[in-house]
Amino acid sequence: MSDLQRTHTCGQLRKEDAGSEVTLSGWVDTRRDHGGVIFIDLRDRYGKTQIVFNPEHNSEAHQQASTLRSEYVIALKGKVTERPEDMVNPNLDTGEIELFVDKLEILNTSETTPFEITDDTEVSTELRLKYRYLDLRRPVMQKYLAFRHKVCQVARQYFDRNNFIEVETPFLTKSTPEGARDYLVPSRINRGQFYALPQSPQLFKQILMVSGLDRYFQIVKCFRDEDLRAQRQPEFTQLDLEMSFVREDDVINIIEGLMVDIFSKVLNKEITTPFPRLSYHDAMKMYGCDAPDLRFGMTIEEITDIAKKTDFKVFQKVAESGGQVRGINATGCASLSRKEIDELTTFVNQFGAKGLAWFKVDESGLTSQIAKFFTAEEQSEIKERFKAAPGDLLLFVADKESVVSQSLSQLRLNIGKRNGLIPARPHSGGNEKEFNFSWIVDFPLLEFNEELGRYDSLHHPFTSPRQEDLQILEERPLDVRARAYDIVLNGVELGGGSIRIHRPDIQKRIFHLLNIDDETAQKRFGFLLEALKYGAPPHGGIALGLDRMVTILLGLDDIREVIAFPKTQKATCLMVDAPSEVDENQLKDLGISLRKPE
RNA sequence: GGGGCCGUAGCUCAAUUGGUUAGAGUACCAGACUGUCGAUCUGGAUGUUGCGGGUUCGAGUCCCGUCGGCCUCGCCA
Repeated sequence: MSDLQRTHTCGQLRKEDAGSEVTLSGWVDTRRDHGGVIFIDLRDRYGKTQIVFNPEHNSEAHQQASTLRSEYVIALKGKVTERPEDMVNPNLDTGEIELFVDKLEILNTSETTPFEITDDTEVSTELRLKYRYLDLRRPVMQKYLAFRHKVCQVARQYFDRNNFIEVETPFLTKSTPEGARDYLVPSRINRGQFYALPQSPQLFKQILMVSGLDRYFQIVKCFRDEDLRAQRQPEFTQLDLEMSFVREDDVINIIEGLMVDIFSKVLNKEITTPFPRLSYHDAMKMYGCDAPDLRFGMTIEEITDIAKKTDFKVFQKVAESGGQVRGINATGCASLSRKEIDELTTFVNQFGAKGLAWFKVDESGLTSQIAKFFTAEEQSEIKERFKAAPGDLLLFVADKESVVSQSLSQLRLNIGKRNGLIPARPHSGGNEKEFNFSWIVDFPLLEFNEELGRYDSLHHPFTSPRQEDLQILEERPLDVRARAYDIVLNGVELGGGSIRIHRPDIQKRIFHLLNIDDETAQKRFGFLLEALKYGAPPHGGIALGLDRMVTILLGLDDIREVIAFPKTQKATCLMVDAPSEVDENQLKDLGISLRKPE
């Protein structure tokens, strides 16, 4: 190890330290060689300090300094000196001082890095992930990781204050084929058998309630073997909790309190509670999705009734065959060109919409290629319904409900961005961040899976139906409401939870509805059904996507920015090159032989 | 599994309808320079145009395949 042991960090020294002898260590950030005097910005996690090598101060150090290059790791001892007033750098916390070097030690050299270690360079994701250790050297990345750490610390303290106990649950556990695809781990000791990595600790936390833990939380990795998105990684972190003897409001209150705490302690911001609540039904009706962005209006309106009366065949046919016609008012968008509207049409095509009908609103009424199919009354009825004013553009999708909802929900966001209704990201020069929380409640318990011709849980099979809906469980299952709730932030589902079923008879009825027979239920969830027999308390909980939450709080849009070592879209790690092939011997131990792809 | 965008110097990108020796900025290297902080000035080096095949007199450019990255639909109880 070096003779020089640091006494301060690179973000620490101030005017008051002038005159003292200090030792600093860190990376060479930039080098400015004036021949006579050489300046180095020395960087570590805490900041940067300007280092001065002046031949008149110490010629030996100055000579050594000419060999320094970017990312060399050095230690140096010297004298803190106050900078003359006109040489202060206001962009640096340490900008009022600089360090005149007496002794320099090069702890390590560095090859030229594949990209520059600065906050503002644009480098491909591929390179950043391959050289993640260099990427993480960028101050902004360290800021993100520290921010995430702080969120976790605040959460831990909050839960501790509120009597929650952090309990670790197993990673090597049991496959549950419902839901997402499992990551499987072969067992060597039990040949031919597999563990699964948990998609969430759902059943364990319920079991902990049966155990009487009363309040559990965990910040825990979960694994889902599904295709990736900017908002979705195969391994991600949940802030998971479960509580006994609670109703919906108790869980909601705990989470609102947590959010208040995080905002005040991490962002130094006040937020007001309670968060508004919106029923699933209303969310779908007004926004076309169950995680609406409530930072702006532009709600969806339905005109199926008008559509039925018109001479416009497309509308008519859809309206009469059980579909619906709904639309949004893209306020002020009448100026969009034909080409731009065509682009919007292509945009909704990807959600299954066959087309996009539109009207431009002007002083005289509605104009478009299809306006002639609508009588004056129908036109004014439509105008009325959308409170349309001259300059507006009305956009319609006619199809089955799911297609209409999804298309319009996405179209609404698209127009919202176009019209500047969604605030710009702060790092892209935007202004104050806006955070809009809401709860979506009154979810249906089940949905009908057309593909498989059966009912699926909307949430998961352990969600409790409402007590008063139990009597119609078998007769009108789609009308049964769940005791579930989702928390939404700026149009992103942050998390969801529910009051669980705590009685084995009801749990069995749900399994039956889901077409899971006794034998299968026993095989997969027998331990839960068994546990529920022994005095399981009423309980409920929630899980929040930590990666998503941190991403949004930082005003970013890619969760990879807040994950130290994320995967690519093909679920690989470019840095360690995982997944990879394994030795034949390892497979032999596991009793596995690979089937060659055809 | 489907659709789309992309791959050119270490990095970020350019290169007319297919046309001669593939350029710029930056980084890098060398020299100059005692107050810079995106240092400056002068000079220099840098390419299997992801890979394989095809079309063509001629391919960075067109076609097929393949690998990789990104976005997206499906999927994600």
